[in-house]
Amino acid sequence: MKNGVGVAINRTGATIVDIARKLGVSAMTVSRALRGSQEVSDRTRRRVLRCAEELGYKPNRWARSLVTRQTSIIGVVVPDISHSFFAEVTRGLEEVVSRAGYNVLLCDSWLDVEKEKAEIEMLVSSMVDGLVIASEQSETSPQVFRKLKDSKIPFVLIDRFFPKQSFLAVVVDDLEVGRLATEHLVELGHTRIAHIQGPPISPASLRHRAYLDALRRHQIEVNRQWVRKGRFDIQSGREAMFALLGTKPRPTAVFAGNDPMGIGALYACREAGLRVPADISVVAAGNIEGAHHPNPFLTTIDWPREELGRAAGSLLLASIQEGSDQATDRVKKFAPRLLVRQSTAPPSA
Amino acid sequence: MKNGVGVAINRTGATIVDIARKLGVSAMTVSRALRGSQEVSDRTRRRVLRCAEELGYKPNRWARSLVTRQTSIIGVVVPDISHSFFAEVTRGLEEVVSRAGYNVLLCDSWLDVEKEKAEIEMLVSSMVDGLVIASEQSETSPQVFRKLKDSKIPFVLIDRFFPKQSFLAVVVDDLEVGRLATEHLVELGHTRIAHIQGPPISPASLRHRAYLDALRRHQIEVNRQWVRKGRFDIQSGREAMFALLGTKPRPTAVFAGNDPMGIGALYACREAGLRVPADISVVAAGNIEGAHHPNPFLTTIDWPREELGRAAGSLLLASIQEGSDQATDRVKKFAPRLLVRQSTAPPSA
DNA sequence: TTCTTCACCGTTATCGTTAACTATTCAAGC
DNA sequence: GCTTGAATAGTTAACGATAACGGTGAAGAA
Repeated sequence: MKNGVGVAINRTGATIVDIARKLGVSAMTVSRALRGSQEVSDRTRRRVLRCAEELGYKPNRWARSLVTRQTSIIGVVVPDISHSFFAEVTRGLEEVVSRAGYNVLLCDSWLDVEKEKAEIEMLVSSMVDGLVIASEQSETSPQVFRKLKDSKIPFVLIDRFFPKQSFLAVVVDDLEVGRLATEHLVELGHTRIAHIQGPPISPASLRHRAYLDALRRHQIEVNRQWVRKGRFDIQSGREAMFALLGTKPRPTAVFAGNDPMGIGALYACREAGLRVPADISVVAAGNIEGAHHPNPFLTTIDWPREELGRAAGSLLLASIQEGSDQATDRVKKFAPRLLVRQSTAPPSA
Repeated sequence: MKNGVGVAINRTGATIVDIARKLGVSAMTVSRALRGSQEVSDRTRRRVLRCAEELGYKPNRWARSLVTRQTSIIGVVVPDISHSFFAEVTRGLEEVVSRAGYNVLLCDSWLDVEKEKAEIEMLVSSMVDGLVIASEQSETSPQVFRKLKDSKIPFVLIDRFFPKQSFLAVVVDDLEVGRLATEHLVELGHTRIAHIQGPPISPASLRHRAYLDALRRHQIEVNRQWVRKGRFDIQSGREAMFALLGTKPRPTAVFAGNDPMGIGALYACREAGLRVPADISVVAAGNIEGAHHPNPFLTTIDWPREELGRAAGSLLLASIQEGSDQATDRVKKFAPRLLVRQSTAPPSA
């Protein structure tokens, strides 16, 4: 009879029926009282609340989900949670949605497009109330997201922009990223400026476009030899840099599409016996942990990451409340800023 | 009538009853067929499977949970998912459990003990099938976990060790961390060896203990002035280092309890005009991203992080299958290794 | 023939909760 | 006294699935 009193952690706890029986009322009344409905008297509500407390009652969220068709769960799909960008975005997101009573079901797609697709379908069939997707899908497929839109589950994309599609999204202003980086080099006096481009996803493409735009705007020669492709990792940045060092004339400055490639570029320079920034300047983008103290400190472009996650959360919550079809066109764009450190300087001579 | 055919993504899809009606069988038969029970004829099973396919049927996992009392969800609680250690552990964990058909419900406690407790309770009352907890709880409370154990939900602790408690856990061998770091300095010839200790959680305590043990084993003076407390962040490492530099005689080498504090120590040395490693050696622990290229590259202790997560997943899955009470005493310990880089050298003169 | 057994499938109840409707009470208004 | 209508509470039927048990028919054993 002293069962359950004071037990906060309890798997198969009391149900509303238990409370109802003990109080001699119906389960419906208990349900109403617990949800704070106006249709129960204050006296009854107090009795129910007190009894629930005594029995250590915790509502069964799945039973509730079954009938309300809401789960209070937000599905999150990222290509790699161990990447600081996604980890920080996820953190900001979790902060916002958990405050609103939602939980995060996390899926790591391991950069695998098939796994990503399976995870999205799983989340949909799990009836999550909303989705946040940092997709690894490159140019292939707005169609996946169009299909998702048909399911009427609100979703927000992270850092992917599909022209002509009206998806909710939170993105970095990547044109501005490219502009800031390139113009920083231009302002230092460089005219032979190379670019290490990332894989075919929107951030990389936009940064590349802004690089070209900036050069043209300043009437600086665009040399196709000075654009090399990388895969957003250190190794490919190193390789691309070696390729650039083999061109002649060789560039005096490089804009690397992200920090790992920038670090790879620094490695290549060191191996080639070049001093940074005396012989060559390097600017990258991302401000990853560790870019504070490479040798030399990498000049880079920064943007708020947890803030992106928080914005994604807010956007999603708003979309959930408004009932799916409203606000269906909003893209929240975040401004990057330049962090001048030690890997850039005016050209020598 | 052509409703649903070929629609892969669909929130309110067909139910087993729909399939049953269409085929003129009972819902039970459909349920059995879909689960691959032996109690249906091959012919019926094929018809059901085919029809399910056509209707784009996806089982409602919450309805199933309600009756099976299993959710296929693993709850994960970390103090800070944006910290690379927890992010990588989570990744390894997700890999293992998702392969077994489980999903990860992620909670970030934001280093807040109260939030952490609330999250654990929420997860328990959500009837997750298992829990993985990287607790921020310091010396306060094995009791939280004892209570959790009463709930019969299997759980695994990450990198926290409670002496005399039999919890499942996956830990770094922190005594070995402390030993490797300290003996590395001893072997270089140092005798004036300081330690920047972390907050009162088991990794920090164990590293500290191993530091003391190693000194005694080598008959090296233990100077209480040379042990300072930090908070596992850069700033506190910097402050602790300044304090150490103020002692006399002053130490020729420092073992920082983790990498951020080690980086803080490097900053302090630079500000004090000391050269590392010429004037003073620094070894840390953690091998965080960015410790590859501080200036100078930080000598540190490394351990496998995703591997820890995978081990936690395996341990948890095993515990779930065995039915809670088995294997209730296992702690899986991972060996660290020394990464000698550029911040340590023999003492000068 | 009759009984047993097995393969297959259906019925009913249940998991814990809420939606939608139905009752009851009591006070106000005619 | 009768109607009206809040306020409060109860009843019934879902939500979508599975557990437990019951039934049926055919093959084989007695």
